Amino acid sequence: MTGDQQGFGKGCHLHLIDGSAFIFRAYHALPPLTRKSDGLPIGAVAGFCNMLFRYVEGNKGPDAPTHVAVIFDHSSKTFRNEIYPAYKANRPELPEDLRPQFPLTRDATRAFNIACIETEGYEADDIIATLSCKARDAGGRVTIISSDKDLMQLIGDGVVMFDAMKNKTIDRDEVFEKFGVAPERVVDVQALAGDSVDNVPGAPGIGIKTAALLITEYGDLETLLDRAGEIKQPKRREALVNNADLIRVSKRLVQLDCETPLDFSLESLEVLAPEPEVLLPFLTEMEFRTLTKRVADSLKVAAPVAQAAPEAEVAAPEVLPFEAAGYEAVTTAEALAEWVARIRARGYVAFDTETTSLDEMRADLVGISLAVEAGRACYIPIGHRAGGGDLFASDSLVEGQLPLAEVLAALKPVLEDPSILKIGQNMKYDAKIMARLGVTVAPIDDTMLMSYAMHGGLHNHGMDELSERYLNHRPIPIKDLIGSGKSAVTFDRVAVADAVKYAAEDADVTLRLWQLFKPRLHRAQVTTVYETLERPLIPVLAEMEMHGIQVDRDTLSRMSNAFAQKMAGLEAEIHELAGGPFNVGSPKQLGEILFDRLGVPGGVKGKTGAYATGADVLEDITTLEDSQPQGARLAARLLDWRQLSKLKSTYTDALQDHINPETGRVHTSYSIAGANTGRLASTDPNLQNIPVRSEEGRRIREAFVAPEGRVLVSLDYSQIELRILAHVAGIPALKQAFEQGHDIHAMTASEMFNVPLDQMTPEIRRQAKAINFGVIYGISGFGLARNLRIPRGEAQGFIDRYFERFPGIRAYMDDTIAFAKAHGYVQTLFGRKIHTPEINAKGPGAGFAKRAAINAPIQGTAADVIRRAMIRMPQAIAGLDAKMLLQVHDELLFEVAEADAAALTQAAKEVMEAAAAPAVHLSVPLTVEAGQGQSWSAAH
DNA sequence: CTCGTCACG
DNA sequence: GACGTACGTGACGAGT
Repeated sequence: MTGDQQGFGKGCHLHLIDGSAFIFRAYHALPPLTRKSDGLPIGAVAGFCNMLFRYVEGNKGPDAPTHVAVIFDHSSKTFRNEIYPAYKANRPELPEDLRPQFPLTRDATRAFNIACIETEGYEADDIIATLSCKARDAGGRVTIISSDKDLMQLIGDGVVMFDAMKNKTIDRDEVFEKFGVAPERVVDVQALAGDSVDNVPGAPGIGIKTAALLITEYGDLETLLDRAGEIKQPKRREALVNNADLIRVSKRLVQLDCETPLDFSLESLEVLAPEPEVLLPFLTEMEFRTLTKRVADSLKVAAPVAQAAPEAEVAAPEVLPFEAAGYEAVTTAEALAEWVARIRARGYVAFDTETTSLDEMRADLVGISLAVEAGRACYIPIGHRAGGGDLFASDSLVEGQLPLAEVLAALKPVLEDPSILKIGQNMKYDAKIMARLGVTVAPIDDTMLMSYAMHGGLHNHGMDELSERYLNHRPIPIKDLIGSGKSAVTFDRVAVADAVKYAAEDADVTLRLWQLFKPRLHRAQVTTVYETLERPLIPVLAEMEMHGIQVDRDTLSRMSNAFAQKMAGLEAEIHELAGGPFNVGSPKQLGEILFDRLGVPGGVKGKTGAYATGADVLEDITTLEDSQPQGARLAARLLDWRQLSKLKSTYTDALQDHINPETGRVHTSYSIAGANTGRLASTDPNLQNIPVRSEEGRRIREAFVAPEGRVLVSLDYSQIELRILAHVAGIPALKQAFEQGHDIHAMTASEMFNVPLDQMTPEIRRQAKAINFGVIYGISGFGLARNLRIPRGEAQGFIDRYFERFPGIRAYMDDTIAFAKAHGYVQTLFGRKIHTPEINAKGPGAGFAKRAAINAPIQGTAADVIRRAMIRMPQAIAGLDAKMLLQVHDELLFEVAEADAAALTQAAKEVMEAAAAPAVHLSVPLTVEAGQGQSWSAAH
């Protein structure tokens, strides 16, 4: 549109891309990829190229830019360091695998035929500022592609920002929302508020909110500083009066330079189409196969043939397209025999089942899909039934399917053959389905768990997500076949032709993921984790889940009725107190009644505009007996009602529905790859959160029972996370206390408060206990204060004293955060990696990430320990009439014949206490406490 | 389908 | 008195 235009001027639209932001985002969004041929770190370059390509593709419309440039930081030393040496001084070191990628991102930019700009001694932000001023003055429009708040000062007439991550334009309104002032005054606010990330000092105690207030009141920074003496609040006044010079320096630090020298003209930034003969060779050299192909498609030229990679087989899945033509239905004995032969010849097979339910204990097999090479897969329909719900929908099987017995007879030898590897995505599911048909699937690999071992913390590990991420392919959604919500049908009602496309594709995707992941496991150094902590858990958990636990329906039912009665009474009382009926279960209605109608003070509205009415809020209200007797009583009744409501709806009612009609027992399902830290998660139902803390709730455990002649045995690790903390942080006093079997919380209290153990009070011990737990969670003064309901300053004092007394804890925390910042992950003692992609983010996200990073190695190591115990357990108790039923993070629950109870307790205890060895030698002992009884309540 | 709430370690 | 804050989960009912 500007081909006939000579200079840069009216009608032109300049895009300025913040290159560094692209690089860092790319680096943290992707796993640490390396170039296959020589191991060169390439992840950031790959992400950068993908982003540039997406940018180019996305900017072809009517509002396309006429000019564009990517701007980079040249070096970390700039004129700002002369003004203030500490500027950006506390920036963490660059990850070592990132720096060598910087020159490649410049090459990539040029390869896309986009101007690539950097200037010695200036930050990218200054060049962006200079260019955008020039372009605007010339009458053009400017879009800055970045979300960096430091650039927001440039926004104004003709200049906007665009946050490519959120796909959102940032204009004056957004700036006002963020800084409370117009873009012209942003530097004034930043100068006052400072910036801890860039080490801009600002005025102590003044944040953005206060700064915006002051600037709005006084007009601008200079006026404010001149008249600072008039400020009423003494702290603010002093902060400004005493730091005027520092604030002026801060302003020079945040003020972008619009006069950086440029050795090129705006015209030279004209948008040019990428030249295939430049771009494609670059991408090929980087060995970005998928991107090369996509770019070639977009440029409508043939993709260059990649250099023969040493691992040609691994390269295959990324190149082959997904096509239904490669998928077939197997409906004859001959075809099935052929597939069996193919599997035997290959030595491995991707395997997937289709069933009528997500609940493996109720699901019926509908079909099986297999794949032995990328792009070629089959589906064996077995249990498809006629009709989609019409009047004549019969239960009769669709014609032309092989009988189940025949399919099993042909496949069982393969599925059980120790020389043939069976590959699945979430194999526990398929293994359970097959186990119920008498087939033990082994040996196995599981792509979900491979991904979990490599990418834990980066993303989830469901097949659709993995396929999109790593194969650039979006599989057919199951919704397309069975619908969703109320109108959903079961898979057996899906037409065979449709099922073939869907199911064969799943096996195909699984196989390709495996081909991709298998060699990467090793490079990511998580093979041991996968092979010792993930994969062997599959049969162990499958066994536990299938066995289930006996739950007494009558007990639950009686409790439900009792709860219902009590709730009805409370409800009447609550309505009386409220002055009318309302939905007691609605936090919204409750908040309005408490704070608006009854006038209880202190109502706080959350971001959705509703009052917070959580238990802590209601508890505070119950103490207002003098000023708000009605509100206090209402809050007290409500707390009681809520407790009963929770117990009834989530436990006594819902658990009854989970009793399997065939087995009469409750079968949970554990997700191995659900929790980031390595913990298991229990679903449908969740048996890891059965009440125990309150007396009323604990009675629910009376319904979990052992059958006649058997007992439940519960074994739980004592203080396992604190012991691990004592080990990893190397705290002699804690270790000694554990070795001598002392009360760890009392010991901590004694050390901290200088109280002899024999004079310990429960209150002091309680505080020390809260601090001990706080440390594991990445303690903060605020959090501890809220937990203990003490003033913040006091809580901070506790923490300071704790760190003073146990300096190793501080060091552990600092080291862990530094490690996470440098590597993007933290590790358990057993080598499990937990990625922390947010750790280098700005804003409040970083705080979360830091605390999670501190907690993850501790919680994760404990999770690894009990996993190891569980994996060894079947062997250890093989001779006993005993079954492991449940895991609750630090507890294992067994059902055992009365005669074997003592032997089981001893054997299982030994396994648990020795579970860390030999891989890790803990410098603290692990101890296990045991209990037994007819019910879980009695065993605990 | 998201939010607030609350059950567990 | 910058922000918002203990870590990790799953299930429920209400309200959009």
